[in-house]
Amino acid sequence: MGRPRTFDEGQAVAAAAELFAGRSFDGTSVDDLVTCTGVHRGSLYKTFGSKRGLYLSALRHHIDGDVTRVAGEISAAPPGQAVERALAGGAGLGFLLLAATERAAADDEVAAEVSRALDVLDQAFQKDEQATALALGLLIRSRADRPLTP
Amino acid sequence: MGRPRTFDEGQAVAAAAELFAGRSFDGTSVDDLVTCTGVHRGSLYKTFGSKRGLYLSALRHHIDGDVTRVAGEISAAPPGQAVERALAGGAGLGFLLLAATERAAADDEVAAEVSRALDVLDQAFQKDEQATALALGLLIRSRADRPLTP
DNA sequence: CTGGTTTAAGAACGTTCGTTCCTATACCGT
DNA sequence: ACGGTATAGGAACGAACGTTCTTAAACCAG
Repeated sequence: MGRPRTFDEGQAVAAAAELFAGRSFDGTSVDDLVTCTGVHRGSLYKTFGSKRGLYLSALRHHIDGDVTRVAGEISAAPPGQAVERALAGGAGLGFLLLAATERAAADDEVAAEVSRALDVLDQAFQKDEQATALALGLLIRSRADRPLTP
Repeated sequence: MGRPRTFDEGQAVAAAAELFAGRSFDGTSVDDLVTCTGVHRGSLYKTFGSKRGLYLSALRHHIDGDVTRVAGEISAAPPGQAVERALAGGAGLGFLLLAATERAAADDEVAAEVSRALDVLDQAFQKDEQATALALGLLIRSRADRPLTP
């Protein structure tokens, strides 16, 4: 059935998600993605169709993985400490943050995924949507290198 | 004294800030900036040095204008309603949000300005840094078209 | 009016972008 | 062993990018 792949699609998507967590969509080039995933350009386009296709795959992977995992930690936290738990694991939520602030407005499909991710977090916070917002805001602060002074 | 300018530098900076509030740095082209500011390419480079120079000028303008204004509204709000006030005027804080999430990590000077803006907001919230975080988080939600369901 | 200086206007620069194409290679079922 | 098929490996594409250069125009001081 043809020459076998030398890359794992899941690993490639995960590597792309890691890259997209640190830079904007337009700030991340296909060359960057080729280098960090190790997937050849042709194979990348064959598999994901476009840079945007890979971005969407990576975002979905991020939500189904990192975001869902953090949501689990939040749900398991004793009441009143959920936000702290979110922050502790929240270092892995950078991609969602970037997708929400930078890409959602320009891409409806991204906006839909962001909305889904926020649903997941809201559920974990028992529908306390302010808690989700607070967690995201604190995440921004930590990213901007201005963490809380406790 | 040479040929007179046909553009107002302050107006150009404000127009650039409006553009940068909606798209990432790399997602905003110099052509876009030339079109929206009405300033010729050559004059733009003569005045601001580079695209990044204009970005920094616009960010400082945003902080000294919009962010400071919102901070004033927060300070003037009755206790307990400060966050609501921040949200009401917060529609104009998109540039700060984008700078913090998308650009600060890649540009130290941007990070310094973001830090300054957070200081301004923290002061307005009487050093309640969680309130600043909550306001930013709620702003993300409203941007992602998922405002609170009150 | 003239010379000097600054901007307007736009062409042009080399580079990088996202994407496509071509060919060699490695596996499959028969 | 062989034909079919899917990938690896790069070269190549036109378009767009940020930036610079050149020339014409508009002002001021003398």
